[in-house]
Amino acid sequence: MGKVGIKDIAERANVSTATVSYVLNGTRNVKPRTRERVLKVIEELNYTPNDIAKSLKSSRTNTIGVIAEDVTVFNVPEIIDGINHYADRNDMHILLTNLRLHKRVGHQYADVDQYRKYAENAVADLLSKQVEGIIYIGVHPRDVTGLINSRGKPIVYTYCYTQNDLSIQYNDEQASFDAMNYLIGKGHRRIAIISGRMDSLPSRLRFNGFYKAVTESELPFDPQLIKVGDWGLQSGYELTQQLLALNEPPTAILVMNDIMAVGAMRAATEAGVRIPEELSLVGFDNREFSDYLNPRITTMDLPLQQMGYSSMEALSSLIKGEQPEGNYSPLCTLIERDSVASPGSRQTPS
Amino acid sequence: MGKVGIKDIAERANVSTATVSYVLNGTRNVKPRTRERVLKVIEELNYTPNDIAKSLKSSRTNTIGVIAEDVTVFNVPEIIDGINHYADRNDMHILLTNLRLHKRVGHQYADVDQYRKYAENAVADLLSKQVEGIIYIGVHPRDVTGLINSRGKPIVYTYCYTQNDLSIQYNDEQASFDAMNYLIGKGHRRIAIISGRMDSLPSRLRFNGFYKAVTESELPFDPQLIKVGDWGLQSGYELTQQLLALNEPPTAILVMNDIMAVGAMRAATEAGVRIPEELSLVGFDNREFSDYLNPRITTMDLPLQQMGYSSMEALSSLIKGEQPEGNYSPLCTLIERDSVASPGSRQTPS
DNA sequence: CTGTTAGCGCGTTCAT
DNA sequence: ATGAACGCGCTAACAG
Repeated sequence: MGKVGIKDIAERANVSTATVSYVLNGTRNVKPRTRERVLKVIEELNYTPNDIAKSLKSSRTNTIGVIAEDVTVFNVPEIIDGINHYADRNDMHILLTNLRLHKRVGHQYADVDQYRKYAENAVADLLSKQVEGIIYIGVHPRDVTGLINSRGKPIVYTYCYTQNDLSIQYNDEQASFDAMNYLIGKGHRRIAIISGRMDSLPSRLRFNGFYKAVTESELPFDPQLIKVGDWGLQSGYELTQQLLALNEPPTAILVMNDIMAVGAMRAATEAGVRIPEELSLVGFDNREFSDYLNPRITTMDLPLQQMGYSSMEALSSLIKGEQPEGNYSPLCTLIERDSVASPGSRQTPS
Repeated sequence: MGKVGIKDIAERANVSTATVSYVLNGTRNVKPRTRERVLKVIEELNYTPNDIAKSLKSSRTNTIGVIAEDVTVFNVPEIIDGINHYADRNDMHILLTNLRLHKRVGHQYADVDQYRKYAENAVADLLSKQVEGIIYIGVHPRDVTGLINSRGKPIVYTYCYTQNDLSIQYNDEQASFDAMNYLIGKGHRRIAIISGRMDSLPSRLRFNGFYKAVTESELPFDPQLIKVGDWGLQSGYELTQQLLALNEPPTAILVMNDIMAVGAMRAATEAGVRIPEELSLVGFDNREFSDYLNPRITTMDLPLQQMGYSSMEALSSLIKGEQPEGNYSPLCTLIERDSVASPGSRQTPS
């Protein structure tokens, strides 16, 4: 049972290979009788088409390359899932490359030169494999201009961006603006913010949203309510302690990720400040664990699936030579859980 | 700038395409002078090899197919990471297919017929693409015999198994045995267990480990200490309440996943039972959140990375026609954190 | 309209 | 170091 090919079929069915090809692809009319005969032989011989040979001639592979900086980072699987969803519907295939950035260079991803070589290799391999386009998934939104030269092949970035190419990134500013308005709608006016590191774009954009909400709703602007963390649990913990020690502490805190929110919860608990009765908390990222904490954290969910899907949509347009169009800045969604209440409220009547 | 091919190089360097090929692959000696000339032209023309054409002739693609039942399930990314690690070192490539099982059929994965069609399509596509082997990653360890016909291509299963093919699965029994001995070493003798659903193999294997430890250490065997949950938070919560209501409650509980352990913690907290002073808890899975809870959960870490890596090792052997050998039942590792103490201990001296 | 013949795509490799 | 056949399926040109 050596590989059965189109010519084996042809022979056994007493037709030419051309006819078999026409039957297989419906490229031309074939008399029903012959057609049936061919199909039967295909069945009998258990023929499996060889896309490699096909691709060589057609110079189409229906395959795109996905380069993920690190698949083990929480946001990546959902993005890949979105990519797969589109790929599935459009009969495309995914060649996955995992740069394993965290395992290789730790969190030093700010220094592009540390891993340029990995990225270049990945692209070279993918191009050799004749992918029709590339999607690059970052580990953290940042400018990766100059990291990759896709040699004219279409490329779309997501969860990061470049100055020259298309990138799909959720709307950070709107997200924190929405979160603030939710808090304001609950009656809060002294709202603190614990941001991530300020050298990160999401931090700045989310701060913009915060500031815009403060301004539009004419909240008292108090610099003491602005804290800059480093995304880590400990920083959320310490900064919350500082906020609680203020003469006039905030009634709510917008925390720029769920991990720091855990730290914030811990600080509050230790200080005997009850959440949400005495302090409300909104997190960011909708990490899985935020649903398991006590209280469950109200947080902004990132449209990861959609980012993957949109990336593929855009890439497909690019491959077809069309102008990509669509919503390339999908919105985050607030997940209401149990860490927010109106200020001064009591869940249990006294 | 149309695609530059081997013949463009040949022409520009005044050699035959054969020579270029020999230079490119080092398949044969080429006079250094010619060699240099060819290399220079390759550089100038920015030549990108075409692996498709190469594969057609060599009938080797250096590509394997990975079918994941659902990439968004917590264990999968690490497994894929392990696969990538091996692939990277051995210059292999990954064609990723995501069945998206949870999104398509929910948690009905027990009924294989629900998604046989998806799996079959995936395999057919992969075979057409001429992958040299397949790795199948399940969402939950179970028998998937008959789901897939790989038509003679090597296939390795992980995080699930079949009766006929090789599968890589961590050692469940040993894991719970180890966890028990850890607890016993801390001085516990009344140890309860909250298992997952009993129609799941891991549940049974882990129960075996529990039972073996009870027997070997001659612990009192009390059926009241055996509770069967359903992997969900709520069941961990309720079963722990039952355990705490016993006349003689356990001093420690082995919980078969971290999610139920969260429920257990919650029940203990509400009952005013302090962890770990009055009740010790060991979880399973080392989910990310188990490090963020308070107290942090001591839990068994699954060797996911290694499962991916070993799967690739085994598959590679199979592809080469060798007999695969190696450790195909890697061990779990206990992650000591803060949810276990000796019974009757006090962290704070009274 | 149906079926066949033969050349092609791109790189590899054997015989010269 | 080279010419040419080859891998496998597609498709233009041609024949009946």
